[in-house]
Amino acid sequence: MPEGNEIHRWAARHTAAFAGKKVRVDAPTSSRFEDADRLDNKLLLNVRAVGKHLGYNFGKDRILHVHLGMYGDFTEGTGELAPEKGALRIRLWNAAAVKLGTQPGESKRHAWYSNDDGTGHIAPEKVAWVELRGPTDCSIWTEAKWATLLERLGPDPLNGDKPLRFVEKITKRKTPVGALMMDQTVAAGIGNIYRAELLFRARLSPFAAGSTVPATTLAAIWKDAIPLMKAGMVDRRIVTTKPKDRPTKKTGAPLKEEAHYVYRRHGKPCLLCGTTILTKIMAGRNLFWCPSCQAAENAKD
DNA sequence: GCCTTATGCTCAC
DNA sequence: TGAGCCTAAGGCT
Repeated sequence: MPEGNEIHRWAARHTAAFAGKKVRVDAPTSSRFEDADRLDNKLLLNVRAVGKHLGYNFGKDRILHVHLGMYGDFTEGTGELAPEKGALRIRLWNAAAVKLGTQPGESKRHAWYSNDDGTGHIAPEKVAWVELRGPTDCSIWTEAKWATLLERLGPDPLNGDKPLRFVEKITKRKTPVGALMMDQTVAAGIGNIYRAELLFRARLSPFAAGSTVPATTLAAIWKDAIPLMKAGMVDRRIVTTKPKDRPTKKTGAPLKEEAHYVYRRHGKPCLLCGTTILTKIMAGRNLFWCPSCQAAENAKD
């Protein structure tokens, strides 16, 4: 269940593991991915990421497009290939690093990040195989189709894009800013956690019409998003609270219950003012906000 | 075990 | 606006 931070993280790891190498690709015949043969044993040139989309570039107008959707995820490992356990699993592996025909390896989901101390972490260049399950899309795209995607998506904080288009797209609309933040044509890669947390950190009401939000506030949100999302790439964990705002004042990796200001904290007191955090569906997803810190009147013209 | 929920998105109405 | 996609985890009983 990824936002842009995880997608870019996978792109970086899979680049380190597979780019410039001959990659084996397979998928069960029962899966929806029929084209594994077109990529199997081909040289992977590079891996792209934009917003929540991944593109594995095999050259010759063959880009394996992966979108994880709500449920998709990767498992990764070293050495022996994990056994297939379901119909929809698609596997990529380094032709040179993985020996087949040995005892099946054990697929330990997320073994490399199971503890905050990094126990079990696999250095990206040591990854020999990845297994993909449950993606919304896994299909071979042409460069033209990828270009269409880039045209549609808004700027991506993790791709060095400037905030100008983000600011313009929001200030032109009367739609609540909390809904616009989820729109991938406004900003690519921001999802439900970052929406809630970025708005809180800016003390901005999610209900403020886009046109009423000062450009300086939006530019500040963009500037805030970049390091926050980069941090989420490192440890695959979204942390948005500042140590001084945590009840324990703990620095470094925070407790689970003090990693966010508002996301999934409805019914609990605001970490800053004690007001009860509220929730409501906006843009089809559960929005969380502090009605006091993010009062509508905070949004100035 | 069962039920709910989830960092996403598309399509039909 | 709601259903559907599809998978796993967590909180219950």
